[in-house]
Amino acid sequence: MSVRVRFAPSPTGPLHIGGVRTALYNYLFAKKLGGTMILRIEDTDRSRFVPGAEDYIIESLQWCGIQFDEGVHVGGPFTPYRQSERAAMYREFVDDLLNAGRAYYAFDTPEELEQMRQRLTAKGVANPQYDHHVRMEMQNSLALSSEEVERRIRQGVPYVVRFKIPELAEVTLYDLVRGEVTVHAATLDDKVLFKSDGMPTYHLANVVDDHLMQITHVIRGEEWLPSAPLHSLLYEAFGWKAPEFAHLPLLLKPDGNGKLSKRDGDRLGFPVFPLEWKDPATGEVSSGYRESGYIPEAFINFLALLGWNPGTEQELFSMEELIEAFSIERISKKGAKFDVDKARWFNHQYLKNMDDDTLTDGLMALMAEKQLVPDREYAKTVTRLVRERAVFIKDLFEQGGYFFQAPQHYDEAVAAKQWKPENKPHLEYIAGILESHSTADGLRLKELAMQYVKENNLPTGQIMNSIRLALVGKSMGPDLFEIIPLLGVQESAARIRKALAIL
RNA sequence: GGUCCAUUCGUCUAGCCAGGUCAGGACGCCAGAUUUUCAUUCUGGUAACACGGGUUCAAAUCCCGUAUGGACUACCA
Repeated sequence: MSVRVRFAPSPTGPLHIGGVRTALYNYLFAKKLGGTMILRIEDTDRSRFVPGAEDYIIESLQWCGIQFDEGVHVGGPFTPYRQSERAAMYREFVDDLLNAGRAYYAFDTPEELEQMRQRLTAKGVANPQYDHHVRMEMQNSLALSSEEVERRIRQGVPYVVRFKIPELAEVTLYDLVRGEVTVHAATLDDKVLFKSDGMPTYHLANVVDDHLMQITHVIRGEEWLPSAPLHSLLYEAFGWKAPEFAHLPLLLKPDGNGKLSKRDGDRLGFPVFPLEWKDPATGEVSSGYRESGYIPEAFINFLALLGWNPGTEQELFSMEELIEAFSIERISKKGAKFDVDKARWFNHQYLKNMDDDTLTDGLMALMAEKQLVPDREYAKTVTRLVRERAVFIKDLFEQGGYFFQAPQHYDEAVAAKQWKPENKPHLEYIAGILESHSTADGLRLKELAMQYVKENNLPTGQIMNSIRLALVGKSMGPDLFEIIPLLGVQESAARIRKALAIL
Protein backbone atom coordinates (compact mmCIF):
# COMPACT_ATOMS: atom_id res chain seq x y z
CA MET A 1 0.00 0.00 0.00
CA SER A 2 1.33 3.40 -0.88
CA VAL A 3 2.20 5.85 1.84
CA ARG A 4 -0.30 8.59 2.70
CA VAL A 5 0.49 11.26 5.28
CA ARG A 6 -1.32 14.36 6.36
CA PHE A 7 -0.46 17.68 7.90
CA ALA A 8 -3.46 18.71 9.96
CA PRO A 9 -3.22 22.16 11.54
CA SER A 10 -5.94 24.12 13.28
CA PRO A 11 -6.76 27.52 11.85
CA THR A 12 -6.41 29.20 15.23
CA GLY A 13 -3.63 31.58 14.28
CA PRO A 14 -0.38 31.73 12.34
CA LEU A 15 1.55 28.55 11.73
CA HIS A 16 4.39 28.18 14.22
CA ILE A 17 7.80 27.00 12.92
CA GLY A 18 7.35 23.81 14.91
CA GLY A 19 4.31 23.21 12.75
CA VAL A 20 6.29 24.00 9.63
CA ARG A 21 8.86 21.41 10.62
CA THR A 22 6.12 18.84 11.21
CA ALA A 23 4.75 19.58 7.76
CA LEU A 24 8.25 19.35 6.32
CA TYR A 25 8.98 15.94 7.83
CA ASN A 26 5.64 14.65 6.61
CA TYR A 27 6.45 15.96 3.17
CA LEU A 28 9.99 14.56 3.06
CA PHE A 29 8.75 11.19 4.24
CA ALA A 30 5.93 11.06 1.70
CA LYS A 31 8.06 12.16 -1.23
CA LYS A 32 10.91 9.84 -0.31
CA LEU A 33 8.51 6.92 -0.53
CA GLY A 34 6.57 8.19 -3.52
CA GLY A 35 3.57 8.73 -1.29
CA THR A 36 0.79 11.27 -0.98
CA MET A 37 0.85 14.46 1.09
CA ILE A 38 -2.46 15.79 2.36
CA LEU A 39 -3.48 19.07 3.98
CA ARG A 40 -6.45 18.72 6.28
CA ILE A 41 -7.83 21.58 8.31
CA GLU A 42 -8.88 20.66 11.84
CA ASP A 43 -11.40 23.32 12.68
CA THR A 44 -13.75 21.48 14.97
CA ASP A 45 -13.42 24.14 17.63
CA ARG A 46 -15.51 26.93 16.22
CA SER A 47 -14.81 29.23 19.15
CA ARG A 48 -11.12 29.35 18.32
CA PHE A 49 -11.50 29.97 14.63
CA VAL A 50 -9.36 32.86 13.42
CA PRO A 51 -10.16 34.45 10.07
CA GLY A 52 -7.26 34.36 7.67
CA ALA A 53 -5.40 31.61 9.49
CA GLU A 54 -6.15 28.96 6.91
CA ASP A 55 -4.94 31.13 4.03
CA TYR A 56 -1.90 32.01 6.08
CA ILE A 57 -1.08 28.33 6.58
CA ILE A 58 -1.42 27.57 2.89
CA GLU A 59 0.67 30.54 1.86
CA SER A 60 3.35 29.70 4.40
CA LEU A 61 3.71 26.14 3.21
CA GLN A 62 3.80 27.34 -0.36
CA TRP A 63 6.58 29.77 0.47
CA CYS A 64 8.51 26.92 2.05
CA GLY A 65 8.17 24.79 -1.05
CA ILE A 66 6.11 22.12 0.67
CA GLN A 67 3.62 20.85 -1.83
CA PHE A 68 0.40 18.95 -1.34
CA ASP A 69 -1.17 16.27 -3.47
CA GLU A 70 -4.54 16.52 -1.77
CA GLY A 71 -6.08 19.02 0.56
CA VAL A 72 -8.42 21.80 1.32
CA HIS A 73 -6.83 24.04 -1.34
CA VAL A 74 -6.20 21.47 -4.08
CA GLY A 75 -9.06 19.02 -3.66
CA GLY A 76 -8.74 15.28 -3.98
CA PRO A 77 -10.65 12.01 -3.72
CA PHE A 78 -11.56 12.46 -0.04
CA THR A 79 -13.03 15.91 -0.19
CA PRO A 80 -13.96 17.85 1.90
CA TYR A 81 -10.66 18.28 3.73
CA ARG A 82 -12.01 20.78 6.22
CA GLN A 83 -13.42 19.05 9.27
CA SER A 84 -16.16 21.59 9.85
CA GLU A 85 -17.51 20.55 6.45
CA ARG A 86 -17.30 16.90 7.43
CA ALA A 87 -19.27 17.49 10.64
CA ALA A 88 -22.27 15.41 9.57
CA MET A 89 -20.29 12.25 8.96
CA TYR A 90 -18.85 11.86 12.44
CA ARG A 91 -22.21 11.18 14.07
CA GLU A 92 -22.59 7.75 12.53
CA PHE A 93 -19.25 6.65 13.95
CA VAL A 94 -20.19 7.92 17.38
CA ASP A 95 -23.39 5.90 17.15
CA ASP A 96 -21.41 2.80 16.28
CA LEU A 97 -19.38 3.22 19.44
CA LEU A 98 -22.52 3.94 21.46
CA ASN A 99 -24.26 0.85 20.13
CA ALA A 100 -21.24 -1.30 20.81
CA GLY A 101 -21.11 -0.10 24.40
CA ARG A 102 -17.69 1.47 23.83
CA ALA A 103 -18.98 4.99 24.49
CA TYR A 104 -21.74 6.60 26.53
CA TYR A 105 -23.82 9.75 26.86
CA ALA A 106 -22.87 12.18 29.61
CA PHE A 107 -25.04 15.06 30.78
CA ASP A 108 -22.77 16.56 33.40
CA THR A 109 -22.63 20.33 33.41
CA PRO A 110 -19.32 22.19 33.67
CA GLU A 111 -20.21 22.98 37.28
CA GLU A 112 -20.80 19.32 38.09
CA LEU A 113 -17.51 18.42 36.46
CA GLU A 114 -15.74 21.00 38.55
CA GLN A 115 -17.42 19.72 41.72
CA MET A 116 -16.31 16.20 40.89
CA ARG A 117 -12.71 17.34 40.55
CA GLN A 118 -12.85 19.24 43.81
CA ARG A 119 -14.42 16.29 45.58
CA LEU A 120 -11.68 13.97 44.35
CA THR A 121 -8.96 16.43 45.19
CA ALA A 122 -10.36 16.79 48.70
CA LYS A 123 -10.30 13.03 49.04
CA GLY A 124 -6.64 13.08 48.16
CA VAL A 125 -6.96 11.49 44.75
CA ALA A 126 -3.71 12.15 42.91
CA ASN A 127 -5.21 12.43 39.49
CA PRO A 128 -8.79 13.65 39.59
CA GLN A 129 -10.44 12.91 36.29
CA TYR A 130 -13.55 11.46 34.65
CA ASP A 131 -12.59 7.80 34.64
CA HIS A 132 -13.65 4.37 35.85
CA HIS A 133 -13.43 5.52 39.47
CA VAL A 134 -16.21 8.04 39.14
CA ARG A 135 -18.12 7.33 35.98
CA MET A 136 -20.88 5.47 37.87
CA GLU A 137 -21.41 8.48 40.13
CA MET A 138 -21.97 10.90 37.30
CA GLN A 139 -24.86 11.99 35.11
CA ASN A 140 -24.40 9.55 32.26
CA SER A 141 -26.01 6.67 30.43
CA LEU A 142 -23.93 4.19 32.39
CA ALA A 143 -25.28 5.36 35.74
CA LEU A 144 -28.77 6.50 34.74
CA SER A 145 -31.67 4.27 33.72
CA SER A 146 -32.28 3.97 30.01
CA GLU A 147 -35.69 5.64 30.46
CA GLU A 148 -34.07 8.63 32.11
CA VAL A 149 -31.44 8.86 29.38
CA GLU A 150 -34.08 8.77 26.67
CA ARG A 151 -36.16 11.36 28.49
CA ARG A 152 -33.25 13.78 28.76
CA ILE A 153 -32.30 13.36 25.15
CA ARG A 154 -35.91 13.86 24.07
CA GLN A 155 -36.13 17.01 26.17
CA GLY A 156 -33.01 18.36 24.55
CA VAL A 157 -30.77 18.28 27.59
CA PRO A 158 -27.26 18.99 26.30
CA TYR A 159 -24.95 16.02 26.34
CA VAL A 160 -21.54 14.87 25.20
CA VAL A 161 -20.43 11.40 24.24
CA ARG A 162 -17.52 9.98 26.16
CA PHE A 163 -15.28 7.07 25.29
CA LYS A 164 -15.41 4.28 27.83
CA ILE A 165 -11.80 3.36 28.48
CA PRO A 166 -11.70 -0.44 28.55
CA GLU A 167 -10.47 -2.16 31.67
CA LEU A 168 -7.11 -3.35 30.44
CA ALA A 169 -3.90 -3.47 32.32
CA GLU A 170 -1.95 -1.42 29.85
CA VAL A 171 -1.88 -0.01 26.38
CA THR A 172 1.24 -0.31 24.27
CA LEU A 173 1.88 1.37 21.01
CA TYR A 174 4.88 1.45 18.79
CA ASP A 175 6.27 4.82 17.91
CA LEU A 176 8.67 5.06 14.97
CA VAL A 177 10.80 7.61 16.79
CA ARG A 178 10.70 6.28 20.34
CA GLY A 179 9.96 2.60 20.10
CA GLU A 180 7.42 1.06 22.44
CA VAL A 181 5.42 3.41 24.62
CA THR A 182 3.33 1.83 27.34
CA VAL A 183 0.80 3.42 29.64
CA HIS A 184 -1.48 2.01 32.30
CA ALA A 185 -5.01 2.07 30.94
CA ALA A 186 -6.35 2.88 34.39
CA THR A 187 -4.66 6.27 34.21
CA LEU A 188 -6.56 7.26 31.08
CA ASP A 189 -9.76 9.24 31.38
CA ASP A 190 -13.03 8.86 29.51
CA LYS A 191 -12.33 11.50 26.91
CA VAL A 192 -15.11 13.44 25.29
CA LEU A 193 -15.47 12.34 21.67
CA PHE A 194 -18.48 14.33 20.68
CA LYS A 195 -19.22 17.78 22.01
CA SER A 196 -22.58 19.21 22.97
CA ASP A 197 -22.41 21.57 20.01
CA GLY A 198 -22.58 18.58 17.70
CA MET A 199 -18.92 18.67 16.71
CA PRO A 200 -16.41 15.91 17.31
CA THR A 201 -13.33 16.54 19.41
CA TYR A 202 -9.87 16.26 17.93
CA HIS A 203 -9.53 12.71 19.23
CA LEU A 204 -12.52 11.39 17.39
CA ALA A 205 -12.15 13.47 14.26
CA ASN A 206 -8.50 12.70 13.67
CA VAL A 207 -9.02 8.97 14.08
CA VAL A 208 -12.08 8.87 11.86
CA ASP A 209 -10.54 11.07 9.17
CA ASP A 210 -7.20 9.32 9.21
CA HIS A 211 -9.03 6.06 8.70
CA LEU A 212 -11.35 7.38 6.01
CA MET A 213 -8.53 9.13 4.18
CA GLN A 214 -6.42 5.98 4.40
CA ILE A 215 -3.57 7.64 6.22
CA THR A 216 -0.72 5.20 6.71
CA HIS A 217 1.60 7.27 8.91
CA VAL A 218 0.72 9.87 11.50
CA ILE A 219 3.71 12.16 11.96
CA ARG A 220 2.94 14.85 14.50
CA GLY A 221 4.37 16.76 17.46
CA GLU A 222 5.37 15.21 20.74
CA GLU A 223 2.57 17.05 22.50
CA TRP A 224 0.30 14.33 21.13
CA LEU A 225 2.20 11.46 22.63
CA PRO A 226 0.16 11.34 25.86
CA SER A 227 -3.07 10.96 23.91
CA ALA A 228 -1.69 8.44 21.43
CA PRO A 229 -2.74 5.46 23.60
CA LEU A 230 -6.29 6.80 23.53
CA HIS A 231 -6.17 6.99 19.76
CA SER A 232 -4.80 3.50 19.66
CA LEU A 233 -7.76 2.31 21.76
CA LEU A 234 -10.14 4.15 19.48
CA TYR A 235 -8.83 2.35 16.41
CA GLU A 236 -9.27 -0.90 18.27
CA ALA A 237 -12.82 0.00 19.28
CA PHE A 238 -13.73 0.76 15.68
CA GLY A 239 -12.06 -2.42 14.55
CA TRP A 240 -9.69 -0.49 12.34
CA LYS A 241 -6.02 -0.97 11.73
CA ALA A 242 -4.16 1.94 13.29
CA PRO A 243 -1.64 3.88 11.21
CA GLU A 244 2.03 3.98 12.18
CA PHE A 245 2.86 6.75 14.62
CA ALA A 246 5.88 9.02 14.78
CA HIS A 247 5.97 11.73 17.44
CA LEU A 248 8.44 14.48 16.71
CA PRO A 249 10.55 16.12 19.41
CA LEU A 250 9.60 19.66 20.33
CA LEU A 251 11.28 22.87 19.28
CA LEU A 252 12.53 24.58 22.43
CA LYS A 253 13.27 28.15 23.42
CA PRO A 254 16.89 29.23 22.73
CA ASP A 255 17.28 30.35 26.33
CA GLY A 256 16.13 28.39 29.31
CA ASN A 257 13.74 25.60 28.64
CA GLY A 258 10.29 24.92 27.38
CA LYS A 259 8.41 24.83 24.16
CA LEU A 260 9.14 27.66 21.77
CA SER A 261 6.17 29.97 21.93
CA LYS A 262 4.79 32.93 20.08
CA ARG A 263 6.24 35.44 22.51
CA ASP A 264 9.82 34.12 22.41
CA GLY A 265 10.43 35.36 18.91
CA ASP A 266 9.94 39.01 19.49
CA ARG A 267 11.50 38.81 22.92
CA LEU A 268 14.71 37.27 21.52
CA GLY A 269 14.72 39.03 18.18
CA PHE A 270 13.92 36.31 15.68
CA PRO A 271 10.69 35.22 14.05
CA VAL A 272 8.76 32.18 15.16
CA PHE A 273 6.47 32.34 12.16
CA PRO A 274 7.28 31.72 8.51
CA LEU A 275 5.39 34.79 7.33
CA GLU A 276 4.54 38.03 9.05
CA TRP A 277 1.20 37.82 10.81
CA LYS A 278 -1.16 40.53 11.89
CA ASP A 279 -3.62 39.45 14.52
CA PRO A 280 -7.06 40.38 13.19
CA ALA A 281 -8.44 40.96 16.67
CA THR A 282 -5.66 42.93 18.36
CA GLY A 283 -3.81 44.25 15.34
CA GLU A 284 -0.59 42.97 16.88
CA VAL A 285 2.07 42.14 14.30
CA SER A 286 4.44 39.20 14.61
CA SER A 287 7.50 39.06 12.38
CA GLY A 288 8.05 36.37 9.78
CA TYR A 289 11.05 34.69 8.20
CA ARG A 290 10.04 35.82 4.75
CA GLU A 291 9.83 39.47 5.73
CA SER A 292 13.04 39.22 7.74
CA GLY A 293 14.87 38.35 4.56
CA TYR A 294 15.35 34.64 4.92
CA ILE A 295 15.64 32.59 1.76
CA PRO A 296 13.01 29.84 1.94
CA GLU A 297 15.48 27.13 0.92
CA ALA A 298 17.86 28.20 3.69
CA PHE A 299 15.05 28.31 6.23
CA ILE A 300 13.94 24.81 5.25
CA ASN A 301 17.49 23.47 5.28
CA PHE A 302 18.01 24.83 8.77
CA LEU A 303 14.67 23.54 10.01
CA ALA A 304 15.21 20.08 8.56
CA LEU A 305 18.41 19.70 10.58
CA LEU A 306 16.70 20.69 13.81
CA GLY A 307 15.77 17.27 15.08
CA TRP A 308 16.99 15.18 12.19
CA ASN A 309 20.37 14.49 10.67
CA PRO A 310 21.48 12.51 7.63
CA GLY A 311 24.25 10.65 9.42
CA THR A 312 26.80 12.19 7.08
CA GLU A 313 28.68 15.45 7.39
CA GLN A 314 26.70 17.18 4.70
CA GLU A 315 25.10 20.40 5.95
CA LEU A 316 23.66 21.99 2.85
CA PHE A 317 20.66 20.29 1.29
CA SER A 318 18.27 21.24 -1.46
CA MET A 319 14.70 20.02 -1.00
CA GLU A 320 15.45 17.22 -3.45
CA GLU A 321 18.49 16.18 -1.44
CA LEU A 322 16.51 16.30 1.78
CA ILE A 323 13.89 14.02 0.28
CA GLU A 324 16.59 11.66 -0.86
CA ALA A 325 18.37 11.59 2.49
CA PHE A 326 15.38 11.61 4.83
CA SER A 327 14.42 8.75 7.08
CA ILE A 328 12.28 8.63 10.21
CA GLU A 329 14.86 6.43 11.95
CA ARG A 330 17.27 9.35 12.05
CA ILE A 331 14.88 11.71 13.80
CA SER A 332 16.21 12.59 17.22
CA LYS A 333 14.24 11.96 20.41
CA LYS A 334 15.47 15.07 22.14
CA GLY A 335 13.86 18.48 21.88
CA ALA A 336 15.98 20.96 19.94
CA LYS A 337 16.74 24.50 20.96
CA PHE A 338 16.36 27.08 18.32
CA ASP A 339 19.67 28.71 17.30
CA VAL A 340 19.41 32.06 15.54
CA ASP A 341 23.11 32.19 14.64
CA LYS A 342 22.89 28.95 12.77
CA ALA A 343 19.81 30.10 10.91
CA ARG A 344 21.76 33.18 9.82
CA TRP A 345 24.71 31.04 8.75
CA PHE A 346 22.48 28.93 6.54
CA ASN A 347 21.05 32.04 4.95
CA HIS A 348 24.55 33.31 4.27
CA GLN A 349 25.48 30.05 2.59
CA TYR A 350 22.45 30.22 0.33
CA LEU A 351 22.98 33.89 -0.39
CA LYS A 352 26.53 33.14 -1.50
CA ASN A 353 25.17 30.70 -4.04
CA MET A 354 22.65 33.07 -5.57
CA ASP A 355 23.54 34.67 -8.89
CA ASP A 356 24.37 38.34 -9.30
CA ASP A 357 21.16 39.13 -11.14
CA THR A 358 18.90 37.77 -8.43
CA LEU A 359 20.78 39.69 -5.79
CA THR A 360 20.76 42.81 -7.94
CA ASP A 361 16.98 42.49 -8.23
CA GLY A 362 16.87 42.43 -4.45
CA LEU A 363 19.07 45.49 -4.17
CA MET A 364 17.02 47.36 -6.78
CA ALA A 365 13.84 46.59 -4.83
CA LEU A 366 15.47 47.83 -1.65
CA MET A 367 16.49 51.03 -3.40
CA ALA A 368 13.04 51.54 -4.82
CA GLU A 369 11.63 51.45 -1.30
CA LYS A 370 13.93 54.34 -0.52
CA GLN A 371 12.79 56.24 -3.61
CA LEU A 372 16.13 55.68 -5.31
CA VAL A 373 16.38 54.54 -8.90
CA PRO A 374 19.96 53.57 -9.66
CA ASP A 375 21.30 52.36 -12.96
CA ARG A 376 20.92 48.60 -13.03
CA GLU A 377 24.39 47.82 -14.34
CA TYR A 378 25.88 50.06 -11.68
CA ALA A 379 23.81 48.33 -9.01
CA LYS A 380 24.95 44.97 -10.32
CA THR A 381 28.60 45.98 -10.04
CA VAL A 382 27.98 47.14 -6.50
CA THR A 383 26.30 43.82 -5.76
CA ARG A 384 29.33 41.92 -7.02
CA LEU A 385 31.62 43.95 -4.79
CA VAL A 386 29.70 43.66 -1.55
CA ARG A 387 27.77 40.40 -1.82
CA GLU A 388 30.15 38.32 0.26
CA ARG A 389 29.54 40.65 3.18
CA ALA A 390 25.79 40.11 3.19
CA VAL A 391 23.85 37.57 5.23
CA PHE A 392 20.53 38.90 3.99
CA ILE A 393 19.64 40.68 0.79
CA LYS A 394 18.84 43.77 2.80
CA ASP A 395 22.49 43.79 3.89
CA LEU A 396 23.46 44.64 0.31
CA PHE A 397 22.22 48.13 0.94
CA GLU A 398 23.78 48.31 4.39
CA GLN A 399 27.05 47.22 2.84
CA GLY A 400 26.91 49.19 -0.37
CA GLY A 401 24.79 52.24 0.36
CA TYR A 402 27.80 54.57 0.04
CA PHE A 403 27.99 53.76 -3.65
CA PHE A 404 24.71 55.60 -4.06
CA GLN A 405 24.91 58.29 -1.42
CA ALA A 406 27.93 60.10 -0.03
CA PRO A 407 28.44 59.52 3.70
CA GLN A 408 26.32 61.82 5.84
CA HIS A 409 28.58 61.41 8.82
CA TYR A 410 31.89 59.78 9.69
CA ASP A 411 32.42 57.01 12.19
CA GLU A 412 33.95 58.69 15.22
CA ALA A 413 35.97 55.79 16.48
CA VAL A 414 37.58 55.29 13.09
CA ALA A 415 38.19 59.02 12.71
CA ALA A 416 39.87 59.21 16.11
CA LYS A 417 42.16 56.35 15.24
CA GLN A 418 43.01 57.01 11.58
CA TRP A 419 42.33 60.63 10.75
CA LYS A 420 45.48 62.63 11.64
CA PRO A 421 45.80 66.37 10.91
CA GLU A 422 49.35 65.87 9.65
CA ASN A 423 48.04 63.65 6.87
CA LYS A 424 45.65 66.26 5.52
CA PRO A 425 48.03 67.72 2.92
CA HIS A 426 48.76 64.24 1.65
CA LEU A 427 45.09 63.40 1.34
CA GLU A 428 44.67 66.65 -0.53
CA TYR A 429 47.45 65.62 -2.87
CA ILE A 430 45.97 62.14 -3.47
CA ALA A 431 42.62 63.73 -4.25
CA GLY A 432 44.51 65.71 -6.85
CA ILE A 433 46.01 62.55 -8.33
CA LEU A 434 42.54 61.07 -8.68
CA GLU A 435 41.12 64.12 -10.37
CA SER A 436 43.82 64.20 -12.99
CA HIS A 437 43.42 60.60 -14.08
CA SER A 438 40.89 58.37 -15.73
CA THR A 439 38.22 56.59 -13.76
CA ALA A 440 38.70 53.46 -15.80
CA ASP A 441 42.13 52.56 -14.53
CA GLY A 442 41.89 51.41 -10.93
CA LEU A 443 45.22 49.60 -10.99
CA ARG A 444 47.05 52.63 -12.25
CA LEU A 445 45.47 54.79 -9.55
CA LYS A 446 46.46 52.33 -6.88
CA GLU A 447 50.00 52.33 -8.19
CA LEU A 448 50.21 56.11 -8.14
CA ALA A 449 48.74 56.42 -4.68
CA MET A 450 50.99 53.74 -3.20
CA GLN A 451 53.99 55.27 -4.90
CA TYR A 452 53.21 58.62 -3.31
CA VAL A 453 52.76 57.02 0.11
CA LYS A 454 56.06 55.17 -0.15
CA GLU A 455 58.04 58.11 -1.47
CA ASN A 456 56.92 60.28 1.40
CA ASN A 457 57.32 57.55 3.97
CA LEU A 458 53.70 57.86 5.06
CA PRO A 459 51.84 55.40 7.30
CA THR A 460 49.96 53.31 4.70
CA GLY A 461 47.23 52.18 7.06
CA GLN A 462 46.38 55.69 8.22
CA ILE A 463 46.29 57.15 4.75
CA MET A 464 44.24 54.38 3.23
CA ASN A 465 41.81 54.24 6.10
CA SER A 466 41.39 57.99 6.01
CA ILE A 467 40.47 57.82 2.35
CA ARG A 468 38.13 54.97 3.17
CA LEU A 469 36.54 57.05 5.91
CA ALA A 470 36.01 59.87 3.43
CA LEU A 471 34.49 57.63 0.76
CA VAL A 472 32.54 55.17 2.87
CA GLY A 473 32.02 56.90 6.19
CA LYS A 474 33.38 54.00 8.18
CA SER A 475 35.84 51.19 8.20
CA MET A 476 34.31 48.65 5.87
CA GLY A 477 34.02 47.57 2.28
CA PRO A 478 36.10 46.19 -0.55
CA ASP A 479 39.52 47.32 -1.72
CA LEU A 480 39.71 51.09 -2.03
CA PHE A 481 40.79 50.93 -5.61
CA GLU A 482 37.77 48.88 -6.49
CA ILE A 483 35.58 51.48 -4.85
CA ILE A 484 37.18 54.50 -6.50
CA PRO A 485 36.74 53.51 -10.16
CA LEU A 486 33.11 52.62 -9.51
CA LEU A 487 32.43 55.85 -7.68
CA GLY A 488 34.36 57.81 -10.30
CA VAL A 489 37.53 59.78 -9.70
CA GLN A 490 35.73 63.12 -9.53
CA GLU A 491 33.21 61.90 -6.96
CA SER A 492 35.94 60.19 -4.96
CA ALA A 493 38.05 63.32 -4.90
CA ALA A 494 35.02 65.39 -3.95
CA ARG A 495 34.31 63.11 -1.01
CA ILE A 496 37.89 63.37 0.17
CA ARG A 497 37.73 67.17 -0.06
CA LYS A 498 34.45 67.22 1.79
CA ALA A 499 35.92 65.14 4.58
CA LEU A 500 38.96 67.41 4.69
CA ALA A 501 36.65 70.37 5.13
CA ILE A 502 34.62 68.76 7.89
CA LEU A 503 37.04 66.67 9.92
C1' G B 1 0.56 15.97 42.21
C1' G B 2 -0.26 12.03 38.27
C1' U B 3 1.00 9.82 33.35
C1' C B 4 4.40 9.72 29.49
C1' C B 5 8.98 11.26 27.11
C1' A B 6 13.92 12.84 27.18
C1' U B 7 19.34 13.68 28.98
C1' U B 8 26.99 13.63 24.47
C1' C B 9 30.87 20.45 23.75
C1' G B 10 27.23 27.10 25.01
C1' U B 11 23.86 25.32 20.54
C1' C B 12 22.51 21.48 16.48
C1' U B 13 24.39 16.69 16.52
C1' A B 14 27.62 11.72 15.01
C1' G B 15 28.86 7.54 17.80
C1' C B 16 24.54 3.72 21.29
C1' C B 17 20.58 -1.03 18.51
C1' A B 18 25.39 -5.36 16.90
C1' G B 19 30.55 -2.62 24.30
C1' G B 20 37.23 -1.76 22.74
C1' U B 21 38.43 5.14 18.28
C1' C B 22 43.05 10.66 21.56
C1' A B 23 34.33 10.83 21.75
C1' G B 24 33.90 13.10 15.25
C1' G B 25 31.46 17.24 12.43
C1' A B 26 28.78 22.02 12.11
C1' C B 27 27.28 26.92 14.35
C1' G B 28 29.24 30.24 17.97
C1' C B 29 33.54 31.93 20.45
C1' C B 30 39.12 32.70 20.70
C1' A B 31 43.90 33.00 18.13
C1' G B 32 46.84 33.16 13.76
C1' A B 33 47.53 33.76 8.28
C1' U B 34 45.99 37.19 4.23
C1' U B 35 44.98 42.58 3.97
C1' U B 36 44.66 49.65 3.58
C1' U B 37 39.47 48.46 6.78
C1' C B 38 35.24 45.18 7.23
C1' A B 39 33.59 40.73 5.47
C1' U B 40 35.00 36.36 2.93
C1' U B 41 38.65 32.47 2.80
C1' C B 42 42.39 29.30 5.13
C1' U B 43 44.88 27.24 9.58
C1' G B 44 44.77 26.20 14.65
C1' G B 45 42.30 26.26 19.42
C1' U B 46 38.36 26.18 23.28
C1' A B 47 34.60 22.91 24.85
C1' A B 48 30.62 17.36 26.24
C1' C B 49 29.21 11.47 27.47
C1' A B 50 23.87 14.50 34.17
C1' C B 51 24.99 11.52 38.72
C1' G B 52 25.38 6.76 41.42
C1' G B 53 25.47 1.62 41.30
C1' G B 54 25.79 -2.93 38.55
C1' U B 55 27.23 -6.51 34.27
C1' U B 56 32.11 -7.03 31.72
C1' C B 57 39.01 -7.92 30.76
C1' A B 58 36.67 -3.36 28.81
C1' A B 59 30.66 1.00 29.28
C1' A B 60 28.98 7.28 26.08
C1' U B 61 27.24 2.43 24.33
C1' C B 62 23.81 -2.98 28.13
C1' C B 63 20.77 -3.11 33.13
C1' C B 64 18.84 -0.63 37.66
C1' G B 65 18.23 3.67 40.51
C1' U B 66 18.60 9.00 41.38
C1' A B 67 18.58 13.88 39.66
C1' U B 68 17.22 17.39 36.13
C1' G B 69 14.32 19.08 32.06
C1' G B 70 9.98 18.78 29.02
C1' A B 71 5.04 17.46 27.21
C1' C B 72 0.25 16.20 28.61
C1' U B 73 -3.30 16.37 32.44
C1' A B 74 -10.58 21.03 28.76
C1' C B 75 -17.14 19.75 25.81
C1' C B 76 -8.65 23.20 22.66
C1' A B 77 -6.21 21.28 19.02
